Amino acid sequence: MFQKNGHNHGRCIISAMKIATDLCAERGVRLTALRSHVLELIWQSHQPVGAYELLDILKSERRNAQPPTIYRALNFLLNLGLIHRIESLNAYVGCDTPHTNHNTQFLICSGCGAAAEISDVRLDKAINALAKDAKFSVKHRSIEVEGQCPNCQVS
Amino acid sequence: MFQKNGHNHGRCIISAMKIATDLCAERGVRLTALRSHVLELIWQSHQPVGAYELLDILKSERRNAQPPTIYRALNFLLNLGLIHRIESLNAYVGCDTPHTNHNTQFLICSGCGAAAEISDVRLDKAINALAKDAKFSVKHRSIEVEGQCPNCQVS
DNA sequence: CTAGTTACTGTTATAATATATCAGTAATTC
DNA sequence: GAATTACTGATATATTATAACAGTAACTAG
Repeated sequence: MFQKNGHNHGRCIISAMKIATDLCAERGVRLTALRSHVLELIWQSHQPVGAYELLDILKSERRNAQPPTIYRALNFLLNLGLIHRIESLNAYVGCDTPHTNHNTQFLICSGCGAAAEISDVRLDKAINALAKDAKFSVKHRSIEVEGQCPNCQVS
Repeated sequence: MFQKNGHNHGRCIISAMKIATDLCAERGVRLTALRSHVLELIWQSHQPVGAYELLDILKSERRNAQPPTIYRALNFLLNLGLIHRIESLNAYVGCDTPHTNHNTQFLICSGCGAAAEISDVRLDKAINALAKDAKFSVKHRSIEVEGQCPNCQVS
């Protein structure tokens, strides 16, 4: 769901980082300084952010950062489910429920750019039903809905 | 829905081109030789095809074709709904129902690469419902489901 | 603890997708 | 037939992503 305009975003970041640390410990994989840093950068907002945008910020601290630097970190985080890729934007956004096996959907606001991750069971069931009708075996879903979030709607 | 393996694809092409001609006439826009040609190329199969792949084919006939050549034609066709863009593939596929105001979904086979356009009302309703819950006003949907089509499933 | 191995990062180059801009040509309109 | 609008040509460049190889850090077995 979309965050309220003045929400305490610091908490979102702290929580996300703790979830990531725990998940990596649990899985026995290394959340290196670089990966951790990239994840923090992604979590600076609820707006999906592009790889090169991240790279530019990263460069101000690691001036030798190159595209592979960022893409490796992104792929690591994607594989763990700590971030999602928004296909229609070529951008990346944090996920605060990486542990749950989520068939999620995104509502993307064209006003403020924020993306809300939804996990709607009705929708998921509808997809399963239509796939069954088509005798199609589902592997991956990319459900992205663009429009205006409550904060950005002019009434 | 997915086409059967040995279907008469010539008919798909002829039908699509007629639909396009009619639609352009109705809208008073010009289906120029270039645009018509690009549409035909897209309709050579039910597999979404990339812009540069189209460009390469186009070049064998118009050797001065450049990226803008193909992107202009694609944008024209997209605006009319004669083709769709598959975001998760950066590729384009023909639409045989451009006149209907369609909130469609795509089933994309990772085996053969074919994309089936579905217009499932349950799914559409589910999206409307979840958007309403989130007080989100929907403008555009991108629903892309990847998996195996009936023809490609190993049983 | 140290040699061997695996995982991670640095670095350079390049691939793949898409758009901006200005000039010229064809079609439509008045 | 002149003016306007729409379309195409042509060059340049922006944006997103990956390949490949070298070097370094971390882990693992003995």
